[in-house]
Parts: sequence; structure tokens; C-alpha cells
Amino acid sequence: MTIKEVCKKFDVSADTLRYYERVGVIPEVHRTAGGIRDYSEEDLNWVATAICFRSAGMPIELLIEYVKLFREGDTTFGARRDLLIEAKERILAERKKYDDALEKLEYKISKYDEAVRTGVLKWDEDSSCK
Amino acid sequence: MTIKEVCKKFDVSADTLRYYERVGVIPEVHRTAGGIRDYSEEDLNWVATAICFRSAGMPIELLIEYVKLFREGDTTFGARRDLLIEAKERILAERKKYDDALEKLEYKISKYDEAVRTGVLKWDEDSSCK
DNA sequence: ATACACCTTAGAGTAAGCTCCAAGTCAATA
DNA sequence: TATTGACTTGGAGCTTACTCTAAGGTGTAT
Repeated sequence: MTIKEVCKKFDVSADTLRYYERVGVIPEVHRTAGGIRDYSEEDLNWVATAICFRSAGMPIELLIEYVKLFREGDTTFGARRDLLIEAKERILAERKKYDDALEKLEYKISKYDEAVRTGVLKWDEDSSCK
Repeated sequence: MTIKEVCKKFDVSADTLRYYERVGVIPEVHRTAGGIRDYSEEDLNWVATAICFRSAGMPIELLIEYVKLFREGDTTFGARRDLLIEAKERILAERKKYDDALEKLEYKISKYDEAVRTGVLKWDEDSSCK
């Protein structure tokens, strides 16, 4: 699969794909004899994983560390598991913040709905809102 | 409340608080006669809201727009509501990505748990993992 | 009144994560 | 075989959101 097809498949730029490979967010991609990238099924799995984790806010550095451990072979299963567990904790903590914001938004939206209907915006006494 | 106390209360730097005010993420903060910031209850509410929304990934620009509408007065209730609804949609979409990543992580962690126990890492046929 | 810690501003600097560019190579088509 | 379009690399540049610095003002304790 060419880089262009991969871009389309994952809706990501070719520059990003090359960047990920260059800095080690994914391992080296298979090439044609002429040196042109030809993504294998496994390469695509790495890309999918990288994009998934990045879009959940995982820092590049963590992904690079994971790939580094992967390259070191079967002695790093434990380290890789630990790293994934840490990633999970981080994402759970981030998601909590999203939930807090959503709660606040729900409250504010309900008050503004009222304001649009009645012409008066009124917050509850303790609401810590504006 | 001094800027230092606000920093402590919200675990954020004074530079960040001044930056938020400067660019309009929060409205202008009350000052002492000497020109030193003295956060009122309402100022604190704005700070809390800004930090909450920022930590849910809302861009600065959106918060600035919200404050701008707030300053324009009661004619912008509808626009403010719409902006908040848009913010909610965004955050829901982002949270979906977090959930996808968490699902992927759960799967991988379970496989690595197995690998640590058995010494063999084995993915399901279709798993799009590594 | 003189330290002293803490505050002020404007503006420069930084980090992460891309994104773009120049100069050149590859490969499919006319 | 010549053109065309997509690919390659290394490195510079950009964007967002802070973060730091310099030069100076405030305010409270001695």
C-alpha cells in the first residue's frame, strides 16, 4: 500500500506518516526496491495504533518508548505491559476531565436555553458559573 | 484574592492566569488601587470555567469567543448557547476517541498479561494490533 | 525609611507536534 | 525516451499554549 493510500485510509497527511516513522512512533515501513514506502498489513496495524493512541492524547514520547521496547524483543513483555497500563491510567484521568467539562456544559446549556426562552439568564446561588 | 492564592487554589501558574486575562480567555480581573489583581468571587468562577474547559481540550479561541459574546450583553444568549453546544459536541467526539483507545489498550494489556505469564505473545487473527 | 517579597507589563523564548520546502529520484504513461 | 506526477530526504518553519525575562512598581514589616 502506497503512502497516499494510507493517508486516505487513516485521514492523515503523508508528512505525518513520514514523521512518525522518522522519530520512531512506528517501526520502519517496508520499501520497494526503489526505496518507496510500501505499507504491509503489519505496518498498517502500527499506523492504526499510533493514530488511535495519539488521538487519545498520548505523547509521542510514550509511543516511541513502546516501539523501542518492541524492537528489543521478547524480554520486554513486562515493560511493554507496564507502559500500556500507565497509558491507560493517563487516558482515564484525562477522560475524567472531559466528563467534568461535559457536566459543566450541560448545566450552562440548560441555563442558556432558559435564558433564550425567558430573556433572563439566572445562575443558581452556588453554581460557580457564568 | 491575590494571584498567588488563585494559583494555589487551581494549581496553575501566575503566568497562565495573566495570559488568560491578557488574551481574553477570562474577562478583566478586579484590581486594587495600586493596580494589583484582586480576584473576586466572579473572577474565580471565570478562572474555574476556563481551566475546566481548557483541560477538556477546548481551544483558547473558543473561550475567547465566549467571553466576547458575554461582554456584548444580553443579546448574545442564543449565540452563547450555540457555542456551548458546539463545545459539547467537540468534547463528546474527543471522548469517543479516548474510549476507542481505552478499548484497544484493554485488549493489548490482556495479551501482554498472557505473554508475561506464558512467555508467548499471541494476537488474535484480525486484531489489528502489535 | 528601607528592606523585602510580591506584584506589574511588554515582549521574547520554548515545547510538542506537526507541516512545508527544496532538490532530487522513481515509475507509469504517451 | 520524455514528460508527468508521486515519491524521497533533511531541514526549516509554523501553531498553540504557555513560560520566562527584564525593568520596574506595590505594600507590609521592621
